[in-house]
This record gives sequence, C-alpha cells and structure tokens, in this order.
Amino acid sequence: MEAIKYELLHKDKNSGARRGVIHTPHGDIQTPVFMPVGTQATVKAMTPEELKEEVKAEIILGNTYHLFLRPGEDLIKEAGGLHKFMNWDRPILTDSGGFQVFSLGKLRKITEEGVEFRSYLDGSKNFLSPEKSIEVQQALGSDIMMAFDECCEYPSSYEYTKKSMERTTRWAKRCKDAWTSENQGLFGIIQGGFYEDLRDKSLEDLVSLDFPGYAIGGISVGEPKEEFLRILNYITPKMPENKPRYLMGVGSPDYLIEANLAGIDMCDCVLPTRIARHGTAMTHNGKLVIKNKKYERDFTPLDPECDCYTCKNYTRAYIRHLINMNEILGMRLLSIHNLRFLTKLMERVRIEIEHDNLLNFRAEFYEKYGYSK
RNA sequence: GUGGAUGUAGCGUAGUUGGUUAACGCGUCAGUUUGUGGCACUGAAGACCGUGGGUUCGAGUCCCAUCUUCCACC
Repeated sequence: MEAIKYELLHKDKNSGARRGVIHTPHGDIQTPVFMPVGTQATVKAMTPEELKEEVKAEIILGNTYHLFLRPGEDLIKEAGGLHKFMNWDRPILTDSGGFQVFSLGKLRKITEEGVEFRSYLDGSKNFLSPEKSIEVQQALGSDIMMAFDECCEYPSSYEYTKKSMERTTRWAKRCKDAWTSENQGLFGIIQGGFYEDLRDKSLEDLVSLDFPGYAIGGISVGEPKEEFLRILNYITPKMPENKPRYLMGVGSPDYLIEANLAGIDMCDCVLPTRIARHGTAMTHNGKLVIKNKKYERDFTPLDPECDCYTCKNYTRAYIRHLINMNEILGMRLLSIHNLRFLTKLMERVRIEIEHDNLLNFRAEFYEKYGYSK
C-alpha cells in the first residue's frame, strides 16, 4: 500500500549519520544518496544509459515547474508517464515547483490560494497551487512527490519567515488532501528559515500530518556556511527516524558530508552538472578549473583516483581543449565525471557509516579536498 | 609606373569640428556557480594609435615624407 518505505540499516555510533534503503515502486535506493537533477526530463547532457552504467545514479529529479510549462503534464501522461517518456526506469523524485516559482519568476503574486507567475519561456501568466502541483506530479508519475512550498530568500525577517512557514504548512495539508495515487509518495518540506523555533514548529506540524518522508527546504540559499550548519545540525536530529530525510539543494562534497553526518539521507543539486558545463571538475584535491592554462599540456586524468568513464579514457588537456572550443563533448565528459564523483563519494560514505567511521573519513577527505567556508 | 584607398591590443573594428587615464567585440588569463532560465556571469591583463619629421598650448585625429597591404588603370 505504501509506495515509499524507509528501512534503517545502521546508525553510525560516532555521529548522526545513518545507512538505509528507501523502497520505491521503481526499485530500492541505497542511502545516503546523491540525486542528479534532470529538470526538463533529462539530466543535461546525459543519456539514461550513462546515468545508470557510468554515473550509477539510483534516482534522479524532475521538475514540476518546467514540465508543467513545457511540454505540459498531459503530454507526458499520454506518453505513459515521465519514466517512460524519458526512458528511465529507476526512481524519480519531482520537485513541486515551489522553489522555481520563487527563484525563476519575475512577476509573481502569492496568495493563500497559490502563486501566479509569468513563464520564463514566453512571459505568459500561469498559476500553481498545492492542488495543481500534486495534479501535475501525479500525471508525471514520479515515485516521490514534493509538497508545494514557499522558499524564503536569505535573509528574511522573522515575521515574514513565520507567515511563510505557516502558509507552507497549510499548503502541505492541501497537498496531502489532493494526493490520491497509491504508487507515489509525498514528502513534506520543513521551512522556517534561520529561526530555530520556527523550524521546530514547522517540523512538529508537518509530522502531525504524517508524510512518508520529510525534507529540509530554505537552507543553502546563499547564507554563510556556519548558518547552514547551525540549522542543519539543529533540525535534522529531530526529524522522524523511520522516514527518509531529504536536504534540498546541496551538492558540494563538503556540504554533502556535513549533511550525512547530521543524519540526512538524500540530497540533490544542480551544482555538479552546472559547473561541469562551465568547465569545473570536482576532484579529491578540490575544485579543478579545466580552462586554466596549467592544464594545457596535462595528459593525466581529471582525478587519478576516479573510476569514471571520463577519467579512464580522457586527459585534462583534451577536456580543456573541448571546453575552450565550447564542444558538447567537453560538457558531457565533465558532467559524467562530476556526477560519478558524487555518487562514488556517497558509496564511500555508506561504507564508512557501516564502520562507524564517517567522522574520521570527513577529516581524511577534507585534508586533501580542502574545507571551504 | 600613375591614381585611389588602408594602416589603432593576438584578430576584427570605434574613435565626433584636434582637448583630461584611446573604446568595443572575439580571443587570452583568472574567479564565481548549491530544490538549473544548458553553452552564463564577474573581473583582469593587453596598444608608446605603421615609421620619421612638422603645425599647435595640445595630434590617433591636420600637413609632408616614407614604408605596408588592397583596388583600379597604364
């Protein structure tokens, strides 16, 4: 009956980290997991085969906002759902559109009913509400749907954050009421900005609604790292232990490890694919800007410790040439590498958790990668 | 040989009736990117304005010579 079930396998004895499995209609997800973002029914520059065989992604994201505007959820439904439309048979999580309405919409009007916004594609007026978002996500047929929320920018006043958080909770209730499909799960999103009491209240109210999973929204929105860590470490341990915990929008290696240490199971981020397209690789020794002159005659792999297709077959000099020439292959090779770097990091994190050793691993990892503030 | 154009950063160009630190695009170099408006954004370096004289308080801008390249004609 329940589409999404979390199974806790092991708790790290020396941190809040946990090793688990999320059972979904499209297979199991080993956690902690990193989820590549496939906004418009594609992880940019990647084929589903590459995501499976090279990146070894367990689950990807799709976006309600983008797919709603184009090509439209009815078309995807007609195609047989998002999985079939894009030829991806593993789990998919869809974002509700809440974040995009706020980050992409120039003209938007927020009311209790929902959000009126202008399409980033053609400027036309559109409307998303909790009910509409769930309707779209059900048409898409994702395994995990997200509640339609409001994400406050940083910084936001206590008063505004409070009002916004309370509305998000009311919207979460409406999302749950609109949810009718039995082969999909729905996660609530904890808001409350950088105010601990608001985070507590948001969590308490959402837990009483009993969702199959919970996400932390509204952090990693431009705040200093200390603020990010403060809220992350404050609220994560209080989240239900028998449900998946999802931190939205985090994707740099150091943030991921911090999240896992706090007890987060799932993260997603555009960072690896976006910086890949702009010419930056993640490596065990930190960020590598491939356009830099020093790699002009460097015939070694991006990251000697990496087992990905790119590192097995191509050199820094070649990838630098491709990126400088704005060749699609350069973006593809870097995307494969960055995504694989993070999925492999998560594989390692899982092993370290099983050995109660994530804390030590963090120190070891930072020593080479560099701890960024 | 004659006539006409041309010559400004690596490349392509702007530079008003001569007036403070010569502009722009591309390229180069570096930085940024965190629930995605793919190929973006920010910044930096880089030119004694073909060369040599001259006019002027002041010349990339005017004059002379010379060289370069291109076109046309003989």
